[in-house]
Amino acid sequence: MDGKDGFDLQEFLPYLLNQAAEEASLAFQRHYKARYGMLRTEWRVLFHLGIYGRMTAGGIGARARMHKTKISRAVARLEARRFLTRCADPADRRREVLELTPAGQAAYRDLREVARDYDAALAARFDPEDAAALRRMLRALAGGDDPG
Amino acid sequence: MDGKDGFDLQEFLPYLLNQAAEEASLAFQRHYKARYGMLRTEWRVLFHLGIYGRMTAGGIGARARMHKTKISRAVARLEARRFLTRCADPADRRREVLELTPAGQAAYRDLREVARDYDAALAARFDPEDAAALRRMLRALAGGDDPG
DNA sequence: TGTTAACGGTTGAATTTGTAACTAACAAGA
DNA sequence: TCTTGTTAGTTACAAATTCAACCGTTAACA
Repeated sequence: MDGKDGFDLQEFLPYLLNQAAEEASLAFQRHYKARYGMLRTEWRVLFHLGIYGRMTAGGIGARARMHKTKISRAVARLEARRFLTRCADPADRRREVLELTPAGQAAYRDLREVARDYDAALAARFDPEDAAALRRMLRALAGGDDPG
Repeated sequence: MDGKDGFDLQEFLPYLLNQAAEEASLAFQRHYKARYGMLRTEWRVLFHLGIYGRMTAGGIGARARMHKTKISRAVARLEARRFLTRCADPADRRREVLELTPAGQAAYRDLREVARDYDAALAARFDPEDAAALRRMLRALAGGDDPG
């Protein structure tokens, strides 16, 4: 399906990655949007806190590579919905330690199961070793080593 | 690096796909943004017309899975920069056939070479058969068969 | 024909994101 | 102490995207 000039957009990795990412995100989005009215930035923050426990906004940003304004707004919305609490760090009062409330933890656990099922469904489209190779290559493309 | 509860966000395919797509897009964006001040929607339209020749906005939308308002605005901007012309289809005056101007074709050919180089650089990170498998899996994940 | 529905595309308002400037708190050196 | 610089986070404003309503044209069909 390449064009008359021999360049095939459907094979161009950045394009292909975007199409695949959008498709995969959309299906998952239906869940967190329908159940909790969340945005993409919000479930990311929720998952970071659910997985790693107490973290600061900066810590989430470093791990998720999200700009701090996105996180600031996502945190504000999650706080308004009583999904998390903020607590100034007494050792450095610039920092705010974030933590999920019980309601936030419940939402996280719920969505985590959805995520597990969905991820399994996606991976099941391929041979196990292919799926593993896919994850490995995506990690390589995502670049920047884990800042943990 | 998974959390205390055993869910590893860094392995979750929708998340991983987004991280990889964002990273790959960003590097390519630097080129079309710096050289032509284009947005993502604009280079996509440009490439579709460069590759497939004359197309309508609807045709591009079907192929690229972009919403028609995005295309409408991208086309308007590309037209303002004299990169394409519109021409009402006499057989159906609702439709507008789009076509690159010589300037648009030059921009396309320029960016096409950048894209080729960049794609090759990305693929070179993996064994050839792995890169091919990656593309195949991404196509599968992108779903929706080519509406050509 | 006349009426109604569907299609291709545009526009305006609301939402979301990006960019830059900003506040407040800490840190280092004179 | 008094700068000066840096970091954590917020806010204001501009740019981009989404959503819904819209216009003109074509199709379906009584």
